[in-house]
Amino acid sequence: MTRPKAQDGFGLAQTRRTLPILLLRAREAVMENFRPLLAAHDITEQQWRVIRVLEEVDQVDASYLAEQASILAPSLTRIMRTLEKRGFIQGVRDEKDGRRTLVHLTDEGRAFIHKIAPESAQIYADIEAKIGVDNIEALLDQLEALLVALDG
Amino acid sequence: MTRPKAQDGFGLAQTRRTLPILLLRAREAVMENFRPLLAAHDITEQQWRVIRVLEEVDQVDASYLAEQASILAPSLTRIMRTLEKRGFIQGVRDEKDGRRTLVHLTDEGRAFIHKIAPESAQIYADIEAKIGVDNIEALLDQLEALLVALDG
DNA sequence: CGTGTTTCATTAACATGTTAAGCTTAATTT
DNA sequence: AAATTAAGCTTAACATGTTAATGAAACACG
Repeated sequence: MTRPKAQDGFGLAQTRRTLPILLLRAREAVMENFRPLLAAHDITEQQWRVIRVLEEVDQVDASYLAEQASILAPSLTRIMRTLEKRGFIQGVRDEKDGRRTLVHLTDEGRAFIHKIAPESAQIYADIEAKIGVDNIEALLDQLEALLVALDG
Repeated sequence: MTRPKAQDGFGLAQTRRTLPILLLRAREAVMENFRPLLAAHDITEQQWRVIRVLEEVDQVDASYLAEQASILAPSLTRIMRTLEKRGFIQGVRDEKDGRRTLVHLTDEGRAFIHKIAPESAQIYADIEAKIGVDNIEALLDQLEALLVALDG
């Protein structure tokens, strides 16, 4: 065994080297780079995720949107209210299925995301430069493998 | 290039394959396994992190505790209030530095964590079995490397 | 010694996470 | 078709995330 397993006396791994903590910290470290940009444009991380997903898919129902943006339904309800007030998105009742809400980006919303996209892409490029594109790709592959192993 | 970079027309990567989203989803997938246990004992994920850190270090000031548990100071203030009401922790003013609060686990808190530890360890072992210990170790290494690359 | 600055913690205000309950509309059953 | 069940979304209630402001204690230093 190349690396002894850091544990205390009763079976729990040291918190500093566990999946939950390290996944949380890694995400924090990444997001820290985006926060100034998002704050400068008065938008939250979750709101940004929502409009980015909408930019990719045109029009979708709220459930699919929530799933893609990794946001729970109750949160999405509130976020959509905020984004709709701001004029970035619009939700319309599905004619074919009265339970569903179809959501799409407005022109204003599309303009907003296109305005910010270059800076966001640049920040991501800087992160790639610091970590190394190959390392990131390997990491993304492993994360996807983890998802398959745990969900499937 | 072995894998084409999935992008839209204006520089942003597809949200489904980005660090922020995949780190978030991976963490979700992992935590889902612990939620039933935590709920059964009426404790939140963050509260659990706090008492686990305390179990490892005996007595520390609130700032260090917050850092170790990856919880922001304002959240920790509220969490400590909850855990103190429940009798699991105790906070005392530092005599040498009146600004600091020293926190330690009570006997009851220690008993609580030792009661739950075996189940928690078993859940983590099940996750290791599904993903593979070697894969997890590799992933943890990469996450730590990412933290070094972004923080340092 | 006193003033200005920094540090630690709390409070405030708003956004989101999380679970459970409720409401409306579809689909299913009989 | 009426009753039942399921699906999609919203509300409610509480916990935490997040930033800014505040208060108190320690520090720096002229």
